[in-house]
Amino acid sequence: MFTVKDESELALSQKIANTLKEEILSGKYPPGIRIRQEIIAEQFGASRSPVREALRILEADGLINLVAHTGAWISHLSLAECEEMYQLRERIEPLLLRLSIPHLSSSLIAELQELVTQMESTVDVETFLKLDRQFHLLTYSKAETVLVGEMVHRLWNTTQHYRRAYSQMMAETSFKPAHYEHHLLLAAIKKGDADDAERILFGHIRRTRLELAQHPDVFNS
Amino acid sequence: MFTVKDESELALSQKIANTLKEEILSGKYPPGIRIRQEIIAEQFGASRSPVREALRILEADGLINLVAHTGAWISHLSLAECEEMYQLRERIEPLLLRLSIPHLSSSLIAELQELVTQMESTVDVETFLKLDRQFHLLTYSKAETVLVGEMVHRLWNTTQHYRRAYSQMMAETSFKPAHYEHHLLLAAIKKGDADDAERILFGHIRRTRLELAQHPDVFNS
DNA sequence: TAATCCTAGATTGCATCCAATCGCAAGGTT
DNA sequence: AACCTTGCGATTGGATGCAATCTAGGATTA
Repeated sequence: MFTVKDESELALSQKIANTLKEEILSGKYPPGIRIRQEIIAEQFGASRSPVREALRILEADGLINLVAHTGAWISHLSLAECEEMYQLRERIEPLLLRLSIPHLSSSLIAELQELVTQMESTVDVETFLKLDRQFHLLTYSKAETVLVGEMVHRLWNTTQHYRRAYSQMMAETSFKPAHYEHHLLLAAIKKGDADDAERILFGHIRRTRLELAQHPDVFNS
Repeated sequence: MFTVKDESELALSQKIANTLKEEILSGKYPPGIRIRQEIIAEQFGASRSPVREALRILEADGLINLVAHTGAWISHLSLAECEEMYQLRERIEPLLLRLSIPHLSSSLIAELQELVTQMESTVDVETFLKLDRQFHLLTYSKAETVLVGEMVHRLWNTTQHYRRAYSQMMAETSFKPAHYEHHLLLAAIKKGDADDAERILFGHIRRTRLELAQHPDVFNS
């Protein structure tokens, strides 16, 4: 998984979809905003045909909503939907981790250790977000799956905005619990203890869900 | 969930996608076969534009695979991929069931009872398949979710072919374990015992996965 | 004044045409 | 004989034009 074809040999619609995806995840297009086909086409110097297919792809990724004859909007989750996605993550990500753990090399584990250290030493929210994403997805990277991996990626994508809002909020208090859990997770991974790793990861995601549920104001913007 | 717009007001691409989906699930197009845009367009009396968008939708549903400049094929799963999907189902469907149980009315539970009875009294594989699908999806039907429900539907869709092959195979031996599990599941649902229902459902799906894994010949056609 | 209807502009959906790419078979080379 | 190359037919991808539909604003009426 995570293997991508050389960009140059991809269809234009796929390239547009990839670029748009990054832009959406980076926060360039905030949730709820409308997307017009012609404007996107103009930006890429293309016609609307590949843009329309790109929008279909993004819809499948859960990043936008399409309504016939009306348009496309950046998805925005309600608190209830966000909790739903976190509950999904609680169930699926431990499975993906279990499937990955047996194939993690010692050099990769060293990378994980490095990421944990870097996360503890940063105060910048964007940096933390990026490192956190790298850390978790790296723990999953050796799972020999297609579907589960894709599904987890999708879940991370669609909750990205809210993870950002949550992190900015928590930055004022503390990331300590997250750091502790990362240490525990890494220890379980080092031991190759999949059961323990599953439990810790479940708790990690669940804690985030419960904290997010206590700050519904994040979803009013 | 399960609410669909009036067909007549849907975009043509969506209508084509819906029809094709049913045809694929019914077995009209077997796994691995190729789909040519022009032929589909001809069948619907439309141009290739909406067909191409329909194919994107089906790809998102996991029913077909698209390769740039090459074509579209009906998805076919390897044994490993099928096991992966079943492992996903083991984790997700119990969650969906949990979210649905509190909202199940007594009349709906009576329907479930009726389906269990009908399943026991049929010997026809296609009928059993249909009833089994109805039964399980009905137990999920009151979950107030969007994403989890969609995901489960997708999993059922993509494994449909193999559930059929499995059922035809098992028909010669016995469906008894499945029937026992259905009874247990129904009892737990009647009691409103979500924990127990989750456990039984997990075991139900897991047993199927393990039995399927013992018949890899299903995947060589 | 507020609600409703209606028209104009904008935007999406679909059809058609042309270009790009792929697969396969025939021919040539080693 | 096996392998590589090349060219043609088939198929998909993209651009453009037009039709269908939606949204917004103003005029009309109760």
